[in-house]
Amino acid sequence: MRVLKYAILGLLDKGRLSGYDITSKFKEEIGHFWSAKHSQIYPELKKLTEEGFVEYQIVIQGTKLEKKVYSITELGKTELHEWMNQYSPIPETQKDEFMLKAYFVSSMSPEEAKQLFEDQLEKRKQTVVFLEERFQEFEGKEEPISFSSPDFGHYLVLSRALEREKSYISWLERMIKRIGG
Amino acid sequence: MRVLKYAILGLLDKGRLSGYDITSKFKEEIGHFWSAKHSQIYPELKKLTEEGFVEYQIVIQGTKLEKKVYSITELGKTELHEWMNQYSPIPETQKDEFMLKAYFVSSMSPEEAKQLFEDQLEKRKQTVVFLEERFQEFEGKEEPISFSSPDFGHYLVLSRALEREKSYISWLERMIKRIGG
DNA sequence: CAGGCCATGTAAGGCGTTACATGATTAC
DNA sequence: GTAATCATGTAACGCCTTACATGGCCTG
Repeated sequence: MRVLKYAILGLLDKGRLSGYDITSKFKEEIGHFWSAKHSQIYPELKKLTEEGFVEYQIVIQGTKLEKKVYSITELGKTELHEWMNQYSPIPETQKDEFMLKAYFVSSMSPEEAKQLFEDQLEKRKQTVVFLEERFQEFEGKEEPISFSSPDFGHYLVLSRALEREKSYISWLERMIKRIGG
Repeated sequence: MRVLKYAILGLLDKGRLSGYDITSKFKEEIGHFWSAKHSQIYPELKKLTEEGFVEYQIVIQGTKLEKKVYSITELGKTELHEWMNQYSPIPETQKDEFMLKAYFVSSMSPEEAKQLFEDQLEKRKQTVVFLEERFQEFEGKEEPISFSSPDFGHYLVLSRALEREKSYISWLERMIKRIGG
């Protein structure tokens, strides 16, 4: 599948980036849905260069520090576009360790179960606070953001991340009531 | 982390199972949130046996076929319980290839984007149809299912899977309107 | 001048999938 | 008898994380 390959191509299609920059991007909004460590990114960039999907220029930062600034090639753009237009099946499994514990809830007392669920609720609520702050950026506008905006992708991931958490919270709250405990 | 270890211990805590049975379980309801292939399960069972968390008896199926039926040991129960009561942080990244594409939507025409989103919507709707069928089992009852029911874990995963899909669908529908196309 | 950040790489090991390999049982 | 399912294992390979390793830059 090599999804990281396409993640990098997609990021470079938005603009020129170093390996370090790509690492940083995965700590920002897209990190809610895909990420990788620098130890995986640098070898992948090397491979993509060999394959001709990206190329780089060395830029000197300060007086000595060498930085490789990557850009996507025409070949890379074609490759990215092909992947973007290829509809893949929804994976049957979306791993969630908390839900695995939930499935085994009968091995716990109601008190323990309640605490487990309350902890998860608390953490999800904190995430929502953080996400809602970021989301402000898009809410204040007179004109709602449109497809043609360069920030539309950013809007999509933030709004989805928010909705995902809110749905989780609403479910947790209903289930906590059922547990009693 | 060794989550598969705990997944297997949790399943065996509900009852005696062969490696094949465990593989089957991961194709059923818990498979929405955790799964593994038999090629990963058999070595893990071997390791868990060596560690003393599980033990097995050989059962003859038919006249020749040897089956290893595993059960959890007291040591295994302690280990499981420890994991169940250990609250872990929510992983920052919950990988979703479709959302990665969504983030790169500006590399597409509105028509292409709309088709990508419509395809995703269609697939998620099909999942909901399937999940709702399974969920019938719990809806018809006079008494709503309670924590003490042995099926409560089953109920939790099904209701969460359903809600997760419904939330995704509602978001997709709103975003499709925004795309226009 | 020190601490945090920028910047790039490699190595070891665990996790996970696909493929290879084999054979028995059951239901039609 | 034959196809689907039951049943268990190993091998190869790719993905991913943690740790090892190094050094420059910038701000206070």
